[in-house]
Amino acid sequence: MQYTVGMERILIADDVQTTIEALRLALRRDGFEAVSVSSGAEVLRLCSAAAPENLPALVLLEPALPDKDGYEICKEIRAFSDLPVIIMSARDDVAAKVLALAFGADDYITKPFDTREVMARIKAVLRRVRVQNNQKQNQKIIEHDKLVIDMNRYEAKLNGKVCELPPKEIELLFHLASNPNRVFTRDQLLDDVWGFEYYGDSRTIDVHIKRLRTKLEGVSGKWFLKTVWGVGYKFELIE
Amino acid sequence: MQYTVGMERILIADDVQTTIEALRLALRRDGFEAVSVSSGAEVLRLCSAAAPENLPALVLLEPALPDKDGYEICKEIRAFSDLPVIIMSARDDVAAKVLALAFGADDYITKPFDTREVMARIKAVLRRVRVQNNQKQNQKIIEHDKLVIDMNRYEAKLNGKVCELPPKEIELLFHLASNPNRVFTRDQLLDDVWGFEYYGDSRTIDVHIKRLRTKLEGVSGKWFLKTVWGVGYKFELIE
DNA sequence: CAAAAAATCAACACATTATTAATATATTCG
DNA sequence: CGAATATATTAATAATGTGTTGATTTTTTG
Repeated sequence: MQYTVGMERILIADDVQTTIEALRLALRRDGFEAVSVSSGAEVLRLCSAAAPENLPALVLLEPALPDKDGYEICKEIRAFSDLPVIIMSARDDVAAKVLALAFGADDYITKPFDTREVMARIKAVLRRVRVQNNQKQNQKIIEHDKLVIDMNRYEAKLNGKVCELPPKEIELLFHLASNPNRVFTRDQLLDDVWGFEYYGDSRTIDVHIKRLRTKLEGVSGKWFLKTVWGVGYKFELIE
Repeated sequence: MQYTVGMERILIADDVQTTIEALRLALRRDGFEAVSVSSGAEVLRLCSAAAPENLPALVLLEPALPDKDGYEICKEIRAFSDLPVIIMSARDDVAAKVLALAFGADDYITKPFDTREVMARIKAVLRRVRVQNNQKQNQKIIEHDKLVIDMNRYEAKLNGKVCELPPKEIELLFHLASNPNRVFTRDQLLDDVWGFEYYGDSRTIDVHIKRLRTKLEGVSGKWFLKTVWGVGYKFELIE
Protein backbone atom coordinates (compact mmCIF):
# COMPACT_ATOMS: atom_id res chain seq x y z
CA MET A 1 0.00 0.00 0.00
CA GLN A 2 1.92 2.91 -1.23
CA TYR A 3 -0.46 5.51 -2.55
CA THR A 4 0.51 8.13 -0.02
CA VAL A 5 3.89 9.51 -0.73
CA GLY A 6 3.82 13.03 0.65
CA MET A 7 0.80 14.33 2.46
CA GLU A 8 -2.00 12.10 3.46
CA ARG A 9 -5.29 12.95 1.87
CA ILE A 10 -8.47 13.10 3.92
CA LEU A 11 -11.81 13.10 2.19
CA ILE A 12 -14.49 15.21 3.89
CA ALA A 13 -18.04 14.35 2.89
CA ASP A 14 -20.45 16.94 4.21
CA ASP A 15 -22.97 19.38 2.78
CA VAL A 16 -22.43 22.16 5.28
CA GLN A 17 -19.74 24.51 4.05
CA THR A 18 -18.72 25.83 7.48
CA THR A 19 -18.12 22.31 8.76
CA ILE A 20 -15.96 21.56 5.76
CA GLU A 21 -13.94 24.73 6.23
CA ALA A 22 -13.39 24.10 9.93
CA LEU A 23 -12.12 20.63 9.21
CA ARG A 24 -10.03 21.73 6.26
CA LEU A 25 -8.24 24.26 8.45
CA ALA A 26 -7.56 21.79 11.22
CA LEU A 27 -6.36 19.20 8.76
CA ARG A 28 -4.00 21.57 7.02
CA ARG A 29 -2.54 22.63 10.34
CA ASP A 30 -1.67 19.02 11.04
CA GLY A 31 -0.14 18.35 7.67
CA PHE A 32 -3.02 16.65 5.92
CA GLU A 33 -4.46 17.46 2.56
CA ALA A 34 -8.20 17.97 2.59
CA VAL A 35 -10.54 17.09 -0.24
CA SER A 36 -14.24 17.75 0.13
CA VAL A 37 -17.40 16.52 -1.54
CA SER A 38 -21.06 16.99 -0.72
CA SER A 39 -22.74 13.97 -2.23
CA GLY A 40 -22.59 10.26 -1.71
CA ALA A 41 -21.99 9.56 -5.37
CA GLU A 42 -18.82 11.63 -5.29
CA VAL A 43 -17.60 9.81 -2.20
CA LEU A 44 -17.91 6.49 -3.94
CA ARG A 45 -16.26 7.82 -7.08
CA LEU A 46 -13.25 9.12 -5.17
CA CYS A 47 -12.93 5.96 -3.12
CA SER A 48 -13.20 3.54 -5.98
CA ALA A 49 -10.18 1.61 -7.03
CA ALA A 50 -10.32 3.31 -10.42
CA ALA A 51 -7.77 5.95 -9.48
CA PRO A 52 -5.63 4.40 -6.76
CA GLU A 53 -3.06 7.16 -6.79
CA ASN A 54 -5.70 9.71 -5.72
CA LEU A 55 -7.30 7.49 -3.13
CA PRO A 56 -7.79 9.25 0.20
CA ALA A 57 -6.19 7.78 3.29
CA LEU A 58 -9.38 8.21 5.27
CA VAL A 59 -12.96 9.41 4.87
CA LEU A 60 -14.86 11.69 7.23
CA LEU A 61 -18.47 10.93 6.46
CA GLU A 62 -21.63 12.80 7.40
CA PRO A 63 -24.30 10.11 7.08
CA ALA A 64 -27.11 12.50 6.11
CA LEU A 65 -26.03 13.50 2.63
CA PRO A 66 -28.65 14.70 0.16
CA ASP A 67 -28.47 11.87 -2.34
CA LYS A 68 -27.64 8.76 -0.41
CA ASP A 69 -27.70 7.26 3.05
CA GLY A 70 -24.27 7.50 4.65
CA TYR A 71 -24.41 4.09 6.23
CA GLU A 72 -25.10 2.61 2.82
CA ILE A 73 -22.12 4.48 1.43
CA CYS A 74 -19.99 3.06 4.18
CA LYS A 75 -21.19 -0.44 3.44
CA GLU A 76 -20.55 0.01 -0.26
CA ILE A 77 -17.03 1.20 0.37
CA ARG A 78 -16.51 -1.85 2.57
CA ALA A 79 -17.61 -4.04 -0.30
CA PHE A 80 -14.39 -3.28 -2.12
CA SER A 81 -11.90 -1.86 0.35
CA ASP A 82 -10.86 -1.36 3.93
CA LEU A 83 -10.44 2.37 3.51
CA PRO A 84 -10.83 3.86 6.99
CA VAL A 85 -14.15 5.65 7.49
CA ILE A 86 -15.13 7.89 10.39
CA ILE A 87 -18.81 8.72 10.67
CA MET A 88 -19.54 12.19 12.03
CA SER A 89 -23.17 12.66 12.84
CA ALA A 90 -25.38 14.87 14.99
CA ARG A 91 -27.07 11.80 16.43
CA ASP A 92 -25.66 11.00 19.83
CA ASP A 93 -27.35 7.72 20.69
CA VAL A 94 -25.86 4.32 21.11
CA ALA A 95 -27.97 2.87 18.31
CA ALA A 96 -26.46 5.21 15.73
CA LYS A 97 -23.01 4.35 16.89
CA VAL A 98 -23.63 0.63 16.81
CA LEU A 99 -25.15 1.00 13.37
CA ALA A 100 -22.10 2.85 12.11
CA LEU A 101 -19.75 0.18 13.39
CA ALA A 102 -21.98 -2.57 12.04
CA PHE A 103 -21.75 -0.99 8.62
CA GLY A 104 -18.00 -1.13 8.82
CA ALA A 105 -17.06 2.33 10.07
CA ASP A 106 -13.80 2.64 11.95
CA ASP A 107 -14.95 5.29 14.38
CA TYR A 108 -17.88 7.54 15.22
CA ILE A 109 -17.84 11.21 16.19
CA THR A 110 -20.84 13.27 17.26
CA LYS A 111 -21.45 16.81 16.11
CA PRO A 112 -20.79 19.40 17.21
CA PHE A 113 -17.22 18.38 17.70
CA ASP A 114 -13.96 19.80 18.86
CA THR A 115 -11.68 19.78 15.82
CA ARG A 116 -8.82 18.71 18.02
CA GLU A 117 -10.72 15.63 19.00
CA VAL A 118 -11.44 14.91 15.38
CA MET A 119 -7.75 15.18 14.57
CA ALA A 120 -6.90 12.85 17.42
CA ARG A 121 -9.41 10.31 16.18
CA ILE A 122 -8.13 10.55 12.62
CA LYS A 123 -4.59 9.96 13.73
CA ALA A 124 -5.63 7.08 15.94
CA VAL A 125 -7.50 5.35 13.14
CA LEU A 126 -4.66 5.86 10.67
CA ARG A 127 -2.12 4.55 13.10
CA ARG A 128 -4.24 1.54 13.92
CA VAL A 129 -4.53 0.68 10.26
CA ARG A 130 -0.80 1.11 9.79
CA VAL A 131 0.01 -1.05 12.79
CA GLN A 132 -2.29 -3.75 11.48
CA ASN A 133 -0.51 -3.69 8.16
CA ASN A 134 2.83 -3.56 9.90
CA GLN A 135 2.19 -6.68 11.90
CA LYS A 136 4.23 -8.36 9.23
CA GLN A 137 2.41 -11.45 8.02
CA ASN A 138 0.67 -11.80 11.35
CA GLN A 139 3.88 -12.36 13.22
CA LYS A 140 2.68 -14.05 16.34
CA ILE A 141 5.96 -14.83 18.01
CA ILE A 142 8.59 -12.27 18.88
CA GLU A 143 11.84 -12.66 20.72
CA HIS A 144 14.17 -10.20 22.43
CA ASP A 145 17.12 -11.58 24.33
CA LYS A 146 15.72 -13.87 27.01
CA LEU A 147 12.12 -12.86 26.41
CA VAL A 148 9.90 -14.82 24.05
CA ILE A 149 6.28 -13.83 23.50
CA ASP A 150 4.10 -16.35 21.72
CA MET A 151 0.66 -15.00 20.98
CA ASN A 152 -0.50 -18.36 19.67
CA ARG A 153 -0.13 -19.63 23.17
CA TYR A 154 -0.82 -16.31 24.89
CA GLU A 155 2.34 -17.04 26.75
CA ALA A 156 5.53 -15.21 27.65
CA LYS A 157 8.75 -16.93 28.57
CA LEU A 158 11.78 -15.57 30.38
CA ASN A 159 14.86 -17.74 30.20
CA GLY A 160 12.65 -20.52 28.93
CA LYS A 161 10.45 -20.31 31.99
CA VAL A 162 6.81 -19.47 31.47
CA CYS A 163 5.63 -16.47 33.44
CA GLU A 164 1.92 -16.19 33.99
CA LEU A 165 0.51 -12.98 32.58
CA PRO A 166 -3.17 -12.08 32.21
CA PRO A 167 -4.35 -11.44 28.64
CA LYS A 168 -4.31 -7.65 28.75
CA GLU A 169 -0.80 -7.58 30.14
CA ILE A 170 0.48 -9.94 27.46
CA GLU A 171 -1.22 -7.94 24.75
CA LEU A 172 0.31 -4.74 26.04
CA LEU A 173 3.76 -6.26 26.32
CA PHE A 174 3.45 -7.81 22.88
CA HIS A 175 2.42 -4.53 21.34
CA LEU A 176 5.30 -2.64 22.87
CA ALA A 177 7.81 -5.35 22.11
CA SER A 178 6.60 -5.58 18.52
CA ASN A 179 7.79 -2.05 17.96
CA PRO A 180 10.93 -1.83 20.07
CA ASN A 181 12.30 1.61 20.94
CA ARG A 182 9.20 3.28 19.63
CA VAL A 183 7.39 5.48 22.15
CA PHE A 184 3.65 5.08 22.53
CA THR A 185 1.55 7.63 24.36
CA ARG A 186 -1.02 6.32 26.78
CA ASP A 187 -3.78 7.26 24.39
CA GLN A 188 -2.13 5.36 21.59
CA LEU A 189 -1.81 2.30 23.76
CA LEU A 190 -5.45 2.57 24.80
CA ASP A 191 -6.40 2.75 21.15
CA ASP A 192 -4.11 -0.02 19.98
CA VAL A 193 -4.45 -2.53 22.78
CA TRP A 194 -7.82 -1.75 24.31
CA GLY A 195 -9.53 -0.65 21.08
CA PHE A 196 -11.07 2.61 20.00
CA GLU A 197 -14.46 1.89 21.51
CA TYR A 198 -12.91 2.05 24.90
CA TYR A 199 -13.02 5.32 26.76
CA GLY A 200 -11.23 4.69 29.99
CA ASP A 201 -8.71 6.34 32.18
CA SER A 202 -5.18 6.52 30.87
CA ARG A 203 -3.90 5.76 34.38
CA THR A 204 -4.92 2.23 33.53
CA ILE A 205 -1.80 1.98 31.42
CA ASP A 206 0.41 2.94 34.34
CA VAL A 207 -1.01 0.17 36.43
CA HIS A 208 -0.50 -2.43 33.75
CA ILE A 209 3.04 -1.25 33.08
CA LYS A 210 3.76 -1.46 36.77
CA ARG A 211 2.50 -5.03 36.92
CA LEU A 212 4.55 -6.04 33.93
CA ARG A 213 7.64 -4.52 35.50
CA THR A 214 7.03 -6.34 38.75
CA LYS A 215 6.59 -9.67 37.00
CA LEU A 216 9.48 -9.25 34.61
CA GLU A 217 11.90 -7.41 36.84
CA GLY A 218 15.39 -8.56 37.56
CA VAL A 219 15.44 -10.88 34.59
CA SER A 220 15.44 -8.12 32.01
CA GLY A 221 18.90 -8.08 30.46
CA LYS A 222 19.00 -6.39 27.08
CA TRP A 223 15.67 -4.58 27.32
CA PHE A 224 13.32 -2.83 29.71
CA LEU A 225 10.08 -0.89 29.82
CA LYS A 226 11.11 2.72 29.76
CA THR A 227 9.08 5.70 30.84
CA VAL A 228 9.45 8.64 28.49
CA TRP A 229 8.61 11.47 30.76
CA GLY A 230 5.67 13.58 29.62
CA VAL A 231 5.11 11.30 26.65
CA GLY A 232 4.51 7.65 27.37
CA TYR A 233 6.26 4.32 27.38
CA LYS A 234 8.48 2.25 25.19
CA PHE A 235 10.09 -1.14 25.04
CA GLU A 236 13.74 -0.16 24.98
CA LEU A 237 16.48 -2.36 23.62
CA ILE A 238 19.99 -1.92 24.95
CA GLU A 239 22.79 -2.47 22.46
CA MET B 1 3.39 -12.12 -13.50
CA GLN B 2 5.55 -11.42 -10.50
CA TYR B 3 5.43 -13.31 -7.28
CA THR B 4 6.44 -12.15 -3.85
CA VAL B 5 8.20 -14.41 -1.44
CA GLY B 6 6.77 -14.95 2.00
CA MET B 7 3.24 -13.82 1.36
CA GLU B 8 0.50 -16.31 0.95
CA ARG B 9 -1.00 -16.30 -2.49
CA ILE B 10 -4.75 -16.33 -3.02
CA LEU B 11 -6.15 -17.16 -6.43
CA ILE B 12 -9.28 -15.24 -7.38
CA ALA B 13 -11.31 -16.82 -10.16
CA ASP B 14 -14.01 -14.45 -11.33
CA ASP B 15 -14.96 -12.73 -14.56
CA VAL B 16 -16.20 -9.49 -13.04
CA GLN B 17 -13.39 -7.00 -12.77
CA THR B 18 -14.83 -4.97 -9.89
CA THR B 19 -15.21 -8.06 -7.76
CA ILE B 20 -11.62 -8.97 -8.42
CA GLU B 21 -10.42 -5.50 -7.54
CA ALA B 22 -12.42 -5.39 -4.33
CA LEU B 23 -10.96 -8.69 -3.23
CA ARG B 24 -7.47 -7.79 -4.33
CA LEU B 25 -7.55 -4.66 -2.17
CA ALA B 26 -8.86 -6.48 0.87
CA LEU B 27 -6.33 -9.24 0.45
CA ARG B 28 -3.44 -6.85 0.17
CA ARG B 29 -4.61 -5.09 3.31
CA ASP B 30 -4.26 -8.32 5.20
CA GLY B 31 -0.88 -9.26 3.81
CA PHE B 32 -1.94 -11.68 1.10
CA GLU B 33 -0.89 -11.64 -2.50
CA ALA B 34 -3.76 -11.77 -4.97
CA VAL B 35 -3.60 -13.49 -8.34
CA SER B 36 -6.64 -13.40 -10.59
CA VAL B 37 -7.93 -15.39 -13.53
CA SER B 38 -11.22 -15.36 -15.36
CA SER B 39 -11.51 -18.82 -16.84
CA GLY B 40 -11.76 -22.32 -15.51
CA ALA B 41 -8.90 -23.53 -17.64
CA GLU B 42 -6.55 -21.03 -16.04
CA VAL B 43 -7.65 -22.07 -12.58
CA LEU B 44 -6.74 -25.65 -13.26
CA ARG B 45 -3.44 -24.67 -14.83
CA LEU B 46 -2.41 -22.57 -11.81
CA CYS B 47 -3.54 -25.19 -9.34
CA SER B 48 -1.86 -28.10 -11.05
CA ALA B 49 1.18 -29.62 -9.52
CA ALA B 50 3.18 -28.58 -12.56
CA ALA B 51 4.45 -25.44 -10.91
CA PRO B 52 4.42 -26.21 -7.20
CA GLU B 53 6.38 -23.14 -6.19
CA ASN B 54 3.66 -20.88 -7.58
CA LEU B 55 0.78 -22.82 -6.14
CA PRO B 56 -1.79 -20.62 -4.39
CA ALA B 57 -2.61 -21.25 -0.75
CA LEU B 58 -6.33 -20.99 -1.44
CA VAL B 59 -8.78 -20.46 -4.31
CA LEU B 60 -11.76 -18.12 -4.33
CA LEU B 61 -13.99 -19.55 -7.01
CA GLU B 62 -17.00 -18.05 -8.79
CA PRO B 63 -18.80 -21.14 -10.09
CA ALA B 64 -20.30 -19.43 -13.15
CA LEU B 65 -17.20 -18.94 -15.25
CA PRO B 66 -17.56 -18.65 -19.03
CA ASP B 67 -15.78 -21.82 -20.08
CA LYS B 68 -16.41 -24.35 -17.39
CA ASP B 69 -18.73 -25.19 -14.52
CA GLY B 70 -17.20 -24.12 -11.23
CA TYR B 71 -18.38 -27.16 -9.34
CA GLU B 72 -16.64 -29.33 -11.92
CA ILE B 73 -13.46 -27.32 -11.46
CA CYS B 74 -13.67 -27.86 -7.76
CA LYS B 75 -14.10 -31.57 -8.23
CA GLU B 76 -11.18 -31.73 -10.65
CA ILE B 77 -8.93 -29.91 -8.22
CA ARG B 78 -9.97 -32.39 -5.55
CA ALA B 79 -8.90 -35.18 -7.83
CA PHE B 80 -5.28 -34.28 -7.37
CA SER B 81 -4.96 -32.04 -4.32
CA ASP B 82 -6.46 -30.76 -1.09
CA LEU B 83 -5.98 -27.13 -2.05
CA PRO B 84 -8.60 -25.14 -0.11
CA VAL B 85 -11.43 -23.82 -2.27
CA ILE B 86 -14.06 -21.27 -1.29
CA ILE B 87 -17.03 -20.99 -3.63
CA MET B 88 -18.46 -17.48 -3.91
CA SER B 89 -21.73 -17.42 -5.71
CA ALA B 90 -24.79 -15.19 -6.06
CA ARG B 91 -27.05 -18.15 -5.37
CA ASP B 92 -28.22 -18.11 -1.79
CA ASP B 93 -30.10 -21.38 -1.49
CA VAL B 94 -29.27 -24.39 0.57
CA ALA B 95 -29.04 -26.62 -2.47
CA ALA B 96 -26.18 -24.60 -3.93
CA LYS B 97 -24.31 -24.75 -0.65
CA VAL B 98 -24.78 -28.47 -0.28
CA LEU B 99 -23.65 -28.93 -3.86
CA ALA B 100 -20.51 -26.92 -3.25
CA LEU B 101 -19.62 -28.93 -0.20
CA ALA B 102 -20.42 -32.18 -1.96
CA PHE B 103 -17.97 -31.25 -4.67
CA GLY B 104 -15.29 -30.77 -2.08
CA ALA B 105 -15.36 -27.02 -1.43
CA ASP B 106 -14.15 -25.85 1.96
CA ASP B 107 -16.59 -23.00 2.37
CA TYR B 108 -19.36 -21.16 0.58
CA ILE B 109 -19.94 -17.41 0.45
CA THR B 110 -22.89 -15.66 -1.15
CA LYS B 111 -22.55 -12.51 -3.18
CA PRO B 112 -22.74 -9.67 -2.53
CA PHE B 113 -20.38 -10.06 0.35
CA ASP B 114 -18.66 -7.97 2.97
CA THR B 115 -14.96 -8.24 2.18
CA ARG B 116 -14.19 -8.47 5.84
CA GLU B 117 -16.36 -11.51 6.11
CA VAL B 118 -14.56 -12.99 3.15
CA MET B 119 -11.23 -12.32 4.83
CA ALA B 120 -12.46 -13.93 8.02
CA ARG B 121 -13.57 -17.01 6.09
CA ILE B 122 -10.28 -17.22 4.23
CA LYS B 123 -8.34 -17.05 7.46
CA ALA B 124 -10.62 -19.62 9.08
CA VAL B 125 -10.16 -22.05 6.20
CA LEU B 126 -6.41 -21.54 6.11
CA ARG B 127 -6.17 -22.07 9.82
CA ARG B 128 -8.25 -25.21 9.64
CA VAL B 129 -6.04 -26.55 6.89
CA ARG B 130 -2.86 -25.66 8.74
CA VAL B 131 -4.13 -27.36 11.84
CA GLN B 132 -4.96 -30.45 9.83
CA ASN B 133 -1.53 -30.46 8.26
CA ASN B 134 -0.05 -30.11 11.69
CA GLN B 135 -1.66 -33.39 12.49
CA LYS B 136 1.11 -34.85 10.44
CA GLN B 137 -0.20 -36.79 7.47
CA ASN B 138 -3.72 -37.09 8.81
CA GLN B 139 -2.51 -38.46 12.06
CA LYS B 140 -5.59 -40.10 13.45
CA ILE B 141 -4.06 -41.32 16.64
CA ILE B 142 -2.37 -39.03 19.09
CA GLU B 143 -0.88 -39.76 22.43
CA HIS B 144 0.03 -37.57 25.38
CA ASP B 145 1.24 -39.29 28.49
CA LYS B 146 -1.53 -41.65 29.58
CA LEU B 147 -4.04 -40.34 27.07
CA VAL B 148 -4.50 -41.97 23.69
CA ILE B 149 -7.05 -40.67 21.22
CA ASP B 150 -7.86 -42.84 18.23
CA MET B 151 -10.07 -41.07 15.74
CA ASN B 152 -10.38 -44.16 13.58
CA ARG B 153 -12.29 -45.76 16.40
CA TYR B 154 -13.62 -42.50 17.84
CA GLU B 155 -12.23 -43.72 21.07
CA ALA B 156 -10.15 -42.31 23.90
CA LYS B 157 -8.13 -44.33 26.35
CA LEU B 158 -6.75 -43.33 29.72
CA ASN B 159 -4.20 -45.72 31.19
CA GLY B 160 -5.28 -48.22 28.57
CA LYS B 161 -8.84 -48.07 29.76
CA VAL B 162 -11.46 -46.90 27.29
CA CYS B 163 -13.51 -43.96 28.47
CA GLU B 164 -16.79 -43.37 26.75
CA LEU B 165 -16.94 -39.98 25.12
CA PRO B 166 -19.66 -38.74 22.77
CA PRO B 167 -18.46 -37.77 19.28
CA LYS B 168 -18.38 -34.00 19.76
CA GLU B 169 -16.43 -34.30 22.96
CA ILE B 170 -13.86 -36.57 21.36
CA GLU B 171 -13.54 -34.27 18.38
CA LEU B 172 -13.04 -31.28 20.63
CA LEU B 173 -10.48 -33.06 22.75
CA PHE B 174 -8.70 -34.39 19.68
CA HIS B 175 -8.54 -30.96 18.11
CA LEU B 176 -7.12 -29.35 21.20
CA ALA B 177 -4.71 -32.19 21.88
CA SER B 178 -3.52 -32.14 18.28
CA ASN B 179 -2.19 -28.66 18.83
CA PRO B 180 -0.94 -28.70 22.36
CA ASN B 181 -0.31 -25.39 24.10
CA ARG B 182 -1.98 -23.41 21.41
CA VAL B 183 -4.91 -21.23 22.46
CA PHE B 184 -8.13 -21.51 20.50
CA THR B 185 -10.88 -18.97 20.88
CA ARG B 186 -14.41 -20.25 21.21
CA ASP B 187 -15.15 -19.03 17.71
CA GLN B 188 -12.18 -20.88 16.32
CA LEU B 189 -13.29 -24.06 18.03
CA LEU B 190 -16.80 -23.64 16.69
CA ASP B 191 -15.31 -23.18 13.22
CA ASP B 192 -12.85 -26.03 13.49
CA VAL B 193 -14.83 -28.64 15.37
CA TRP B 194 -18.45 -27.81 14.70
CA GLY B 195 -17.86 -26.49 11.16
CA PHE B 196 -18.43 -23.16 9.52
CA GLU B 197 -22.09 -23.81 8.82
CA TYR B 198 -22.86 -23.85 12.47
CA TYR B 199 -24.07 -20.66 14.10
CA GLY B 200 -24.57 -21.60 17.69
CA ASP B 201 -23.79 -20.23 21.05
CA SER B 202 -20.15 -20.15 22.08
CA ARG B 203 -21.23 -21.12 25.60
CA THR B 204 -21.60 -24.56 24.10
CA ILE B 205 -17.84 -24.84 24.19
CA ASP B 206 -17.77 -24.19 27.91
CA VAL B 207 -20.20 -26.98 28.54
CA HIS B 208 -18.20 -29.45 26.50
CA ILE B 209 -14.96 -28.43 28.16
CA LYS B 210 -16.59 -28.91 31.52
CA ARG B 211 -17.73 -32.41 30.57
CA LEU B 212 -14.31 -33.36 29.33
CA ARG B 213 -12.74 -32.09 32.52
CA THR B 214 -15.19 -34.06 34.64
CA LYS B 215 -14.60 -37.27 32.71
CA LEU B 216 -10.84 -36.93 32.51
CA GLU B 217 -10.12 -35.38 35.85
CA GLY B 218 -7.75 -36.89 38.32
CA VAL B 219 -6.15 -39.03 35.67
CA SER B 220 -4.51 -36.15 33.88
CA GLY B 221 -0.81 -36.25 34.74
CA LYS B 222 1.28 -34.33 32.25
CA TRP B 223 -1.49 -32.28 30.67
CA PHE B 224 -4.72 -30.43 31.38
CA LEU B 225 -7.36 -28.28 29.72
CA LYS B 226 -6.43 -24.73 30.54
CA THR B 227 -8.67 -21.67 30.43
CA VAL B 228 -6.99 -18.59 29.03
CA TRP B 229 -9.04 -15.86 30.54
CA GLY B 230 -10.71 -13.56 28.06
CA VAL B 231 -9.38 -15.62 25.17
CA GLY B 232 -10.27 -19.28 25.09
CA TYR B 233 -8.93 -22.73 25.89
CA LYS B 234 -5.85 -24.78 25.29
CA PHE B 235 -4.52 -28.29 25.87
CA GLU B 236 -1.52 -27.54 28.00
CA LEU B 237 1.40 -29.88 28.36
CA ILE B 238 3.48 -29.73 31.51
CA GLU B 239 7.18 -30.29 31.05
C1' DC C 1 -42.65 -44.44 16.32
C1' DA C 2 -41.08 -44.46 20.96
C1' DA C 3 -37.32 -44.31 24.03
C1' DA C 4 -32.78 -43.02 25.04
C1' DA C 5 -28.88 -40.37 24.45
C1' DA C 6 -26.65 -36.34 23.26
C1' DA C 7 -26.34 -31.58 22.20
C1' DT C 8 -27.76 -27.09 23.06
C1' DC C 9 -29.46 -23.31 25.61
C1' DA C 10 -30.32 -20.36 29.56
C1' DA C 11 -29.67 -18.98 34.16
C1' DC C 12 -27.10 -17.96 38.00
C1' DA C 13 -23.09 -18.39 41.04
C1' DC C 14 -18.38 -17.70 41.24
C1' DA C 15 -13.66 -16.18 40.16
C1' DT C 16 -10.43 -13.37 38.05
C1' DT C 17 -9.20 -9.45 35.91
C1' DA C 18 -9.64 -4.61 34.78
C1' DT C 19 -10.33 -0.17 36.32
C1' DT C 20 -10.66 3.55 39.45
C1' DA C 21 -9.28 6.25 43.20
C1' DA C 22 -6.20 7.74 46.56
C1' DT C 23 -1.66 8.51 48.14
C1' DA C 24 3.26 8.60 47.71
C1' DT C 25 7.23 9.43 45.04
C1' DA C 26 9.92 11.23 41.40
C1' DT C 27 11.17 14.66 37.79
C1' DT C 28 11.43 19.08 35.68
C1' DC C 29 12.30 23.82 35.55
C1' DG C 30 12.40 28.43 37.33
C1' DC D 1 15.91 24.43 46.43
C1' DG D 2 10.96 24.37 45.98
C1' DA D 3 6.68 24.51 43.46
C1' DA D 4 4.34 22.33 39.82
C1' DT D 5 3.55 18.47 37.30
C1' DA D 6 3.99 13.60 36.01
C1' DT D 7 4.45 8.93 37.34
C1' DA D 8 4.59 4.86 40.71
C1' DT D 9 2.34 2.28 43.92
C1' DT D 10 -1.24 0.25 46.50
C1' DA D 11 -5.77 -0.99 47.73
C1' DA D 12 -10.59 -1.22 46.81
C1' DT D 13 -14.31 -1.58 43.54
C1' DA D 14 -16.48 -2.60 39.29
C1' DA D 15 -16.72 -5.19 35.22
C1' DT D 16 -16.50 -9.16 32.85
C1' DG D 17 -15.66 -13.95 31.75
C1' DT D 18 -16.22 -18.58 33.22
C1' DG D 19 -18.09 -22.76 35.80
C1' DT D 20 -21.88 -25.28 36.73
C1' DT D 21 -26.39 -27.05 36.74
C1' DG D 22 -30.67 -28.42 34.93
C1' DA D 23 -34.29 -27.92 31.44
C1' DT D 24 -35.23 -28.26 26.61
C1' DT D 25 -34.55 -29.48 21.99
C1' DT D 26 -32.52 -32.42 18.67
C1' DT D 27 -30.65 -36.63 17.08
C1' DT D 28 -29.89 -41.40 17.25
C1' DT D 29 -31.17 -46.03 18.08
C1' DG D 30 -34.00 -50.02 18.67
